[in-house]
Amino acid sequence: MERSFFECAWDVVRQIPEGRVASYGQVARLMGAPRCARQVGYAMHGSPGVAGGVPCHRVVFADGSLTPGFAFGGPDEQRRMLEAEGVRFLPDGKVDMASCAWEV
DNA sequence: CTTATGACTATGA
DNA sequence: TTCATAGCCATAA
Repeated sequence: MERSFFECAWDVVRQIPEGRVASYGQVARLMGAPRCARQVGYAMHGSPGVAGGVPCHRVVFADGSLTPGFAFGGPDEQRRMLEAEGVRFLPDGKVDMASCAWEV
């Protein structure tokens, strides 16, 4: 099994527990590439999806914002998915990373 | 080999 | 506060 950058990113995202969210930079850092947040996002774009074991909906921006435009059916759908897992949201429409940020 | 692109982040106005 | 720009680096062509 070759571990391409993408597959490595998926592996890290796969370790995100339910009810938690991680930023792209966080995932990138865990895979040993703290400067490759963009590549992580690009990896999510090519990810097999939740059915493939990659809960890309748990990956958000460093400030807690959701993916604008490129979500499964809109940021609204992604927000709903996270809420279903127990993730809290702020009035700003961002994830409450203060309590739901993934702790390593 | 080089160029272009991008689901990011940090900084500045 | 929000908006715009620069820097970053892997992948594809």
